[in-house]
Amino acid sequence: MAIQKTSLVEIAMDRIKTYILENKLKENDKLPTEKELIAKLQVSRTVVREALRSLESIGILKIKPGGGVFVGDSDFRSIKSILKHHYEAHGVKIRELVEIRKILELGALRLIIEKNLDVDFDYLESLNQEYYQAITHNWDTKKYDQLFHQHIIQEADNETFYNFTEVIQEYFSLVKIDLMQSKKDLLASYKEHSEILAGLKNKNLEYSHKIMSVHFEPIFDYIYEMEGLKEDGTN
Amino acid sequence: MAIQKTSLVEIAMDRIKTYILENKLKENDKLPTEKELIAKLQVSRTVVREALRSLESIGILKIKPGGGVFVGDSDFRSIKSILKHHYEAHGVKIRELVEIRKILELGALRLIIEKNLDVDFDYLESLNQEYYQAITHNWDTKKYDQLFHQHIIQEADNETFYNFTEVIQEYFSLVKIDLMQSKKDLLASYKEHSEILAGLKNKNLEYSHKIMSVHFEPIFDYIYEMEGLKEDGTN
DNA sequence: ATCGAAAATTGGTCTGACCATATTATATAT
DNA sequence: ATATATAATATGGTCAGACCAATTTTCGAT
Repeated sequence: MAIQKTSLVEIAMDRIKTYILENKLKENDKLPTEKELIAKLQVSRTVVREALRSLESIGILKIKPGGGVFVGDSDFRSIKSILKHHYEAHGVKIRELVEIRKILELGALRLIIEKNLDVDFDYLESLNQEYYQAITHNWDTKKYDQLFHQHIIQEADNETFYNFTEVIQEYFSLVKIDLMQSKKDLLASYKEHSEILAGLKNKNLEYSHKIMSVHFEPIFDYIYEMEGLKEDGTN
Repeated sequence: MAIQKTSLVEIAMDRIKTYILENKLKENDKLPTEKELIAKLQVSRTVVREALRSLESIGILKIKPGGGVFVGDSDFRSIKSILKHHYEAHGVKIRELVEIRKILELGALRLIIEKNLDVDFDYLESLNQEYYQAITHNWDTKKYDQLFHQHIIQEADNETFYNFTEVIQEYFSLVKIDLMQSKKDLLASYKEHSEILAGLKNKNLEYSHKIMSVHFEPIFDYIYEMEGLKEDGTN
C-alpha cells in the first residue's frame, strides 16, 4: 500500500476549510488576505495562491481581485460546471435523464401526499394558467412548463431533494431536445397539469402518479424514436 | 452591468478543458507538461500551475509529481468532497436524505418493472442470504443491507441514476445514524428484502412499492423520534 | 537481454518583483 | 460639517528565475 505524501497545497486547502468551519464563516464573509495566510500557514505565496484557487474552483471560496478572499455561495455552481464538463466529455443518455426526472417528480408527489403537506394551489394554478396563455398565444411554452414542475418539487418540503433536482435539471438543460409539440399536445399537457393538481388536492397518490406517468409518455415516445434513428450512445 | 474581465487562469482552464475534449483524451491519458503548456498558452508558469491545480481539484485532472499531468477519473470524487464540505458547513436534515433514498429506491423498482428488465435474481438472493447470515451470526449487518439496495438500483439500467444515487449515498454516509435494530427487526428487514424480490419477479409494482415503503418505516420512526428530541436543524 | 546506476524530465515550493484593481485615507470644495 | 475628488495603500494577478523531490529515461555493466 503506497502512502502518498500530502502536498503543502492540499494541507493548506484543508487548513483553510477548517478555518472556515471553526470560525463559522458564512457566505461572503471575508477570509484573511494572502499575506496573512502566508504568515498563518507558514508557506510560500505560491502554495497559498494555489490552495485559494483550488478552493475557489470547487465553490468554497470567491476571490475578488483587489478586494480579498470571501466564502463562496453554496449554490452548487461548481458541481454544475463539473457535470457540464462530464457531459461534454462523455455525453449522457437523454433517456436516463428523463427517467430520473420522472422518478423525482413522482417522488415529489408522493412526499407531498404522504406527508400531508399544505400546497400553494393558488400559485400552482396561476402558473398553469400562464402556461395556458403561452400555449394559446404561441409563446415559448417550455419556460412555463418547467416552472410548474419545478414548483411542485419545491412543495415537497425537502431542500436537499430540491437542490439535487435543480442540479439534474441543469444537467438536463445541457442536452438539446426539441420535441416539437403541437398545440393539441400542449393543451393535453396543460390539462394533465390540472389533473395532477386535482390529484394532489384529493391526496390521491395513485391518480396523480398515473397522470404524471401519462404526462411523460410523449417524451419517452420521442426519445425512443430518436434512439431508433442513431447509433452513438452520446444522446 | 459590470463586465468582469476573465483572468488568465480561467482562460487557461478553459483552453485545457477544450484541449481534452478536442483531442478526445480519455481517463489517464497524458496531457502536455507544464513547460509545454506554458509554450502553448503563452502564459507564465504561475498561471499554468494554478489552472492545473484548479482542474485537478474539480476532478478533471490528476497531477503526478515527477510524472506528468493526466486526465482524471470520472468518478465524481470531487463532487463528493464538495458535498462533504457543504455538509460540514451547513449540516443536512437526515429526514431529507432518507426521503430521497426512499424515492430513489421506489424509482428503481419502477424502472425495473416498467422497462421489463431482466434482473439477476440469483445474485440478489445470494446477497440477501449473506444478509441473513450476518444477522444470525451477529455480524455487522449494515454492509450487506446496503449492498442489496445498491444492487437493486444497479439493476435499473440507468447509469446516470446509479451515479447520482451513489453520490447521495456518500452524502448519507457522512451522517451518523445508528438505528439500533433488534434481531427481530433485522429478520423482518430480511424478510422484506425477499418480498421485494418476489414483487420484482412477478413484476408487481404496487406490491414491491408497498413492501419497500414498509421497509423504510422503522427508519422514519427513528428519525421522527430523534427530531422530537432536539431543536437544532443540523441533523 | 537484464539489471542497476546515472542523467534528464517533471512537478513542488520558494523568493522577489511589478501590475491592475479595489479599498481607504486625505485633501479640497461647498 | 459634509460631500466629493484625489492620492495613497492594500490586495489579488502575473511574471521570472531558482532549487528541491520524485519519476522516468538513458545507458553502461553484467
